[in-house]
Parts: sequence; structure tokens; C-alpha cells
Amino acid sequence: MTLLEKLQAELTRLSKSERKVAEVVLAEPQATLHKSIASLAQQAAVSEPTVNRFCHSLGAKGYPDFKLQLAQSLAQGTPFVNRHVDQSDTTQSIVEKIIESTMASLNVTRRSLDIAAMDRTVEAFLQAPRISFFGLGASASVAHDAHNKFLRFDTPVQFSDDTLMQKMAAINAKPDDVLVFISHTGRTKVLCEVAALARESGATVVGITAADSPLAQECATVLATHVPEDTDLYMPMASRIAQLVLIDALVTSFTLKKGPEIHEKLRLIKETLRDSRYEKKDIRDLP
Amino acid sequence: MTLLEKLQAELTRLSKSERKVAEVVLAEPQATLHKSIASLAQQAAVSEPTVNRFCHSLGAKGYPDFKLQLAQSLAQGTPFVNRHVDQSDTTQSIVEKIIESTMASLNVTRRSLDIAAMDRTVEAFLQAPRISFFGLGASASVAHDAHNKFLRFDTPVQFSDDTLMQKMAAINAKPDDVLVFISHTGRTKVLCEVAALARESGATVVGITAADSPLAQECATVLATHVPEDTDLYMPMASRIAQLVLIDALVTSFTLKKGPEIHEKLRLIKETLRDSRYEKKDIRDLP
DNA sequence: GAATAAATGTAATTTAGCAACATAATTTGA
DNA sequence: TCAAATTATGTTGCTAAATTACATTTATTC
Repeated sequence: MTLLEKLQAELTRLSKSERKVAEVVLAEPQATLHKSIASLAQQAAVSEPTVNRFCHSLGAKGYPDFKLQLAQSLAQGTPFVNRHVDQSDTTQSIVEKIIESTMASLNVTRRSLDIAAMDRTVEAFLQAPRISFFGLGASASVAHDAHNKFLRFDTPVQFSDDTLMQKMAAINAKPDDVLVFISHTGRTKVLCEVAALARESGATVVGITAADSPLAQECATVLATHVPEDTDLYMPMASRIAQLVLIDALVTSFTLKKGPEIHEKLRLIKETLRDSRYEKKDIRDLP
Repeated sequence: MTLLEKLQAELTRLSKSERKVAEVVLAEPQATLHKSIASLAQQAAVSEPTVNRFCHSLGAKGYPDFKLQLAQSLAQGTPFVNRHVDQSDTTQSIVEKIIESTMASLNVTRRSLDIAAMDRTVEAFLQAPRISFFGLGASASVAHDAHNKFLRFDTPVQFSDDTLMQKMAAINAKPDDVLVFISHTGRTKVLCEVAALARESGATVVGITAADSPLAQECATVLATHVPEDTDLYMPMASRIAQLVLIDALVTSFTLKKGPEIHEKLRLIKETLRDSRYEKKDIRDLP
């Protein structure tokens, strides 16, 4: 149990004066870290030894030790739990919560990723005469991102968030072509239809989607992403980050497997792009 | 950056004696918490003021403050550090490294975000007759994502990854319109030009980009994202996640500030989208 | 309502941290 | 290579912070 939790729990056990101290600490724990025992005593309107006794009551060896434990307690935060945002949240707490949810999602991804499926996918990419990424809505931007990344290589790559185009592409897919379907829920009807068409064309169908979803059933390989309960009004944002990270990993693995000769090409691309950028040293010279 | 990360990073900057202190601290950080300045000095075989100076070198206000920061740093848990991928990596280790880098990036973002700037941006959004998101290359998909999110509200929103379109949009921007420019480096020339045009139109220009970059200079409000050294061949992937999270936070804050009446609309949208999806119970019935 | 126990405050003591100064080591320029 | 300047480190003594011991107040019990 961290100090702050202990403080909450044993608030009633404390004597009157000690509780006054506790309240000051709980009101702004972060600020307490930079207070001396004297100023804390003053703010709580108690004497210094009372503060000291308060520290001992909480199991600390003294005031400095108390501050140390408080610091650790604060840094601990709530470790990566999905906490829902509500009306009372400040911008600060919104950021905290979103980042923590994202981290929670990443942790789940790390633990649950099917490495074998990823390897199969990369192998398929290496063989493929053409790679396509399809997604709709929020997943469209993930597909878009994947497309951007693969543009750096010499394998032709396409992306679409237009269902008609997707259907045409799916019908025209050749064996060995890899078509990657991205969907958070895996339940979007049209996308499932497109995936079915692709499968019928004999191409390799890969899904970045929820396991056991209708879309997953159309796929030869499923890179499952964890779908947290969507109890919120706010969009499922964290899981999309997991999709992106998954794609990052695919690209990175792909790059490595392509071998060193690809590096020269990447360097060249970088070189070329440099012309469209301001150099770092230019900063001072700008208007 | 937490104190331990900083300590790792600036180890070379430190003077000989200070490094001795650093080594003792790094050897057993946890134990250091319960040492006085005197005993730490003794163990490092240096004088007390040297330890004090060491603390100041790391940005602490003194020895007690140093211990406080160290305590927080330790409580943070595994310090997610950017580890570069190399040829010898397995798919598993690639995933690990990418996730850790992403988490590191998120941690940095959490600590360094300018909340006031975010609040200003949300206020501007609330006033705006129109919101636009512009990005190029990898940042285009981030802009794309932002666009998707804002489509849920009644404020007109546009997105473009086409520089000509962007320019036209910038020129036609009206005062109170908000134009958000997304760029990892903030050094892409065309995007800076577009931002300049937008500024001349009198619209509110917001940048999600590196602080102190040319693009940042064109912006009324900058939501700075941390740019790690791009020593790698592989793309700057982690920082893009930070941009996305930032946008998530903006959208969420925007939603909350819009008040409860927006919730009905969001519910309606959700309801409508449901028709395009397979119901959960349908899974077993599928072919 | 006195006696006792508990809580709180006062004053003195101790200790830790730090600034100012002194000295040593290193770098720089001729 | 050596002197000057700069930087790094150590010594001393002061200040402030934390703690202990003791006194006083406040609550509790019979």
C-alpha cells in the first residue's frame, strides 16, 4: 500500500491535530513535497512535533522519510488502468487518463500479440507483388498510415477508404497479393464483404482486427487486437494505437528481413526528402 | 524526463568526481534514498559539497530535492527507454522495443504537455465556424485521424494532404477559423508556407509540431511534441503516437466542453452506424 | 470533579545541508 | 613548455531544519 492510500485509509484513526495535517497534505500532495516541516505545521495550524508524530503514525521514520514515501506514492499514479473520462475532468486529468488507457492497451498488446502470425504476415509481404491496406472510418487513417510506411519500399502498395474502390481492388487481386483489412470491431459489413471477395480471388487476406469477429473469419491470418469494452461515448482511441504499433512492428520486421540492400534505398529517400525541409541550422535565420 | 533517465543521459557531461557520485547512485538507487549527503559523499569518496553540486547539475534544487526526484523516478517503474532495433532482433524483441519506445514517448508527452495551450486550442475550436487539419507524409494520416474524430460534431471540418488544396483553404480561411498543422519535424517547407498563408488570412493557426521549429513560428498556439533524435533508419514512429494521443485529448476536452447536449447527437451517430455492423450475437450464424 | 491518560505545544538539542572561501587540477594560449 | 586563466574539488563554519525531552493543555473515566 502506498503512503497516499494509507493516508486515506487511516484518516479516521488519526487525532484531531494530525488530521489537520493530513488534510493539508491530501489537498495538495505535490506541493507538500517542497515544504519544510515548519511551513507544513504552520499551514495545518499545529506545532512541528505534531507533524513529526503524524509522520510516525503513518509508519515513516521521520519527516524526510515521509516526504520520500509521498513522492513515490505520487509518482506511482494509477498504473495504467482504463479510467473513464467524465464531466468533472480537467484538461490535465483528461490527458493523464488517455495516456494511461493507451499504455494499458499497449501492455495488453505486448502480452497477447501472436508473433507467429506476424512472422507469417511479413513472409507474405516479402513474397507479395502488391500489398493493399483497407479500412473504414477511424481505421481508415490507420490503413493510410500503413500505406505511407510501405511506400518507402519497392513493392507496389495501395490504400483505400472507399468501399467501391476496395471491392474492385479485391476482385482484381492476384494470388500472392496481400490485402490487409483493418477494423477495430471487425463487424463492419462492407469491409467483411470486401474481405470475402479478396479471399475468393485467392489472395492472402490479413486482418488487423478483433479475434473471433466476422472479419477475422474471412482472414487467412489474423493479427488480433484486444477490444476493450466500449462503455464510453468517447471513441475507442486506445486500441487504434495498438493497431499502429502493430503496423510499426510489421514494417520494422519487413525492413530487417529485406536485408541491408534496402538501407541504401531508405537513405536515398531520406536524402531526397531533405530538400523539402528547412535545415536545423536555419532556425535563427527565419523571419 | 525523470531523474534516472536524465542521469543516464548526462553521465558524460558530469565531471570526474560527480560521476563517482552518479555511479554510486546508479548502483543502488533505492538505497540512496535513505542516505544522508554525508554518507553518500563518503561512499563516493568525494566531499559533501561535491554531492550537492552533483544534485544541482541534474537540475535539482539541492540534496533533499534530488532525493525526492529520485524517489519519484524509481516509483515510475521500468523507465521506458528508446532502444534501437537492429539486425539481430527477433519479431518478439522488435515488438517489445517498439512498444517500450512508444511508452517512453507517451511518458515524455504526459510530462511535457502544455495544458494551457491545449485549453486555448479547445476554446478556439468551440468558437470556430470551421476547423481544418493539414499534414503531409506520415503526419497526413494523423491529420486524417483528427478529421475523422471531428466529423462527429456539427462544426464543419476539413482535412487535406494535398498542398495545393491546403493553400487554397489557407487563403480562404476566415478569422476565427482554426487551422491545425501537423508536422513531426516542423521543417517541411510547403507546410510552413501554407501556415504562413493561413496566418495572413487572420485565422487561428495551431501547430502540433516540434517547439522552436520554423512551423512553430507561424503558429499562434503550439502544441509541442517531443522530437527524439532521429538516429535511426526506421521512421520516427513513436512521436506520431504522441500526436494522436494529443488529438484524442483535444477531442475529449472539446466534447466535454460542448456540454451534455452533444451527447444525444453522439448517441444518434452511434445508433446510425450500428446498422452497418454485424451484431455481436451474429457471430455463430456466419457462414 | 478530581485523577489519569492522551494529545498537543514549547524549548533545547542535534543534525543535515549549504554557502563562502581556499586550494588543487586542468585547460588554454603564447 | 610554462604561466595565466579557468574549472573542479575540498575545508570550514554557518544556518535552518528535524527531532528529542519536557511542560502544558485537553479529554476521559470513575
